[in-house]
Amino acid sequence: MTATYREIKADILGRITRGEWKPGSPIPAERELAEAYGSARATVNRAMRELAEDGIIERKRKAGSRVRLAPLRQARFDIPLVRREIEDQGAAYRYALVQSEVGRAPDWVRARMGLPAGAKVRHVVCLHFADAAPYQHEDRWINLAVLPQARDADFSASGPNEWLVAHVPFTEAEISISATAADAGLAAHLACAPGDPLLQIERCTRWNGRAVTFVRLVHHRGHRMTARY
Amino acid sequence: MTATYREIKADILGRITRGEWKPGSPIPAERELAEAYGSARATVNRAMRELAEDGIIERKRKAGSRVRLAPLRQARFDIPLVRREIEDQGAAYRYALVQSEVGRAPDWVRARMGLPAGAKVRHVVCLHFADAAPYQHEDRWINLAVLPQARDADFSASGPNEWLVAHVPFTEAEISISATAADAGLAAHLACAPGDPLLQIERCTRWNGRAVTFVRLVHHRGHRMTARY
DNA sequence: TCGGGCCAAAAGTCCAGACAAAAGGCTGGC
DNA sequence: GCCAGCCTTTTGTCTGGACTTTTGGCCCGA
Repeated sequence: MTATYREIKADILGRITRGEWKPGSPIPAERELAEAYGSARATVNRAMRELAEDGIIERKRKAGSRVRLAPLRQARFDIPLVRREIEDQGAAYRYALVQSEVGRAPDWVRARMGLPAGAKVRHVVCLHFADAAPYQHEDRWINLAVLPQARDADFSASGPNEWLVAHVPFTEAEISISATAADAGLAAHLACAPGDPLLQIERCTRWNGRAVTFVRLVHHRGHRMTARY
Repeated sequence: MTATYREIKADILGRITRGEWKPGSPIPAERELAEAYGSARATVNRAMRELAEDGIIERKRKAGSRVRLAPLRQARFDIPLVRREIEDQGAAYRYALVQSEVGRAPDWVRARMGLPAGAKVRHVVCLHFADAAPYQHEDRWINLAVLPQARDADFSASGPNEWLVAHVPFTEAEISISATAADAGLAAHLACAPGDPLLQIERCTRWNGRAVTFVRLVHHRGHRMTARY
C-alpha cells in the first residue's frame, strides 16, 4: 500500500465530504487506519492532526476522533503589506504622506493601546494608491516609549509599515474588522461621498506585552476581503 | 536536554522576537538544531514546520530556513454558527423568520452562485437576535437542484444554517467581507438608521463544484470581528 | 562570460517502536 | 444510587534511522 499522509488525508476527507462518515459519527482509531492504509501510525496521525487543525474533525484521547458536528470553520485572511497587496493586483503602488506629528496620545488612542497618561506618540496619516485611485487611508500611532527611533524616521517617501517591518522584530497583534462611515476628511482622501460605508481594519501590535503601534486602515469604497476554505 | 517540539518552537520564536535572529537571516539547519537541543531531527522538524505554517519563517530545500522578511501574516477568524456566537457572548439567542419563498433565482444571485438560467432556488430571509437586540440579518439562497429537500424544510422555528449543517456534508466555501449601507428594509430589521454602515459577510458554499447555498449576513451596527495572531 | 549538467545539502516524508498523558468507563465501597 | 479511584483505550509525542525530493552552487565546456 504505502500511502502518503497526503493521500490518507485526502481519502478521509473524501469519505467525509461524500457523506460516508457523517457529522458526529466516529472515525476508526489510528491503529486501525494505519493497518488499513498499510502505513505507520505516525503517518495516519499526521493526516488526522491536519484534519483536526483544519476544523474538519475533533479528536479526544480515549474517546477517539469524530467528524465535527458544528463545522467550526475558520477563514484565513492574509494580511500582506499594502504595497504587496496592490502590486499583486497588477496596479502601480503610490504613497502619499498626509500628516505627521509628535505629541501626547489622545485618550481614545491611549485606551486602545493601554498607554499611561501623557504618553508620547508619533502620529502619521498617509494614503496608499492603486494606480491613480486611492486604495487605503492609514491612521497610525507609534508608541515612542518603545520605539524612540520612530521620532525621527522619515515617512515622506515610504509608509510607516515598511519602516516598522524593518525595525521591529516579530510581534503579537490584535486585529479587528468593522464598518465605518466616511467623515468629511476620509471622503476627501478616498474620493467618496461623506457617509459612505467603508471597511475598516484596526490593528494593535504588541511586543513583550507593550503596545508598539496602533493603526486604523480604512479602505476605498467597495473594497472586500476574500478568503476560501 | 530532551526538549519537546513546543519548547523548541517557543525557543526559536523567542530568539526571533528578541531580534537574535533577524528578518532575512538564516536559521541553523535541522541537524544542527537537533544536536543543540539534544532531540531527534523529526522533533526539530515539527517545530520548524509549524513556524513556517504560522508565517514566521520560510523554508526551502537545500537553501535552508530563514526568518521571513515581509511577515506575510495571516489572521484566522472563526466562523461559528450564529447561535453559538451569540450564546458564547452570554446573550439569549432568538430567531425569527421574515420571509420564505421558492422561485427562480434573480440574475445577480445566479451570477454569484454560477447557476444556469431559470434555476430554482429557495429564498429565505431571517433575523438572529442577541437578547432583545437584532444581531444579524440573513438573506439566504439555496440551490434546489442540489438540495431538493430544502424546498419543504421548515425554517419557522430555527434558521436554515442549522438545517444545512445537519443535511449537507462538508463543503468548500468562499467568504468575503465588506461594508454596506443600510437600506430601508435593513434599517428596520436591524434597528438602525438608513445609510448606516454595516459589516456584511457573503459566503458561497460549494459541493463537488456545484453551488449549494449563497448567504449574505449583515450585522448590527457597530459589530466587529476580532482575531489575534 | 555564459549555459548546461552534476552533486551534495537541506528539507520533506516515512517507519517501527516506545512512552506519556488524557479521559471514558468500570468496579467496589458507602 | 452515588462517588472515588483505578484501568485501559486512544491520541500525543519522541526517537533514531532511512529514503526521497528539491534546488543552490559548483564545474566544465563552449
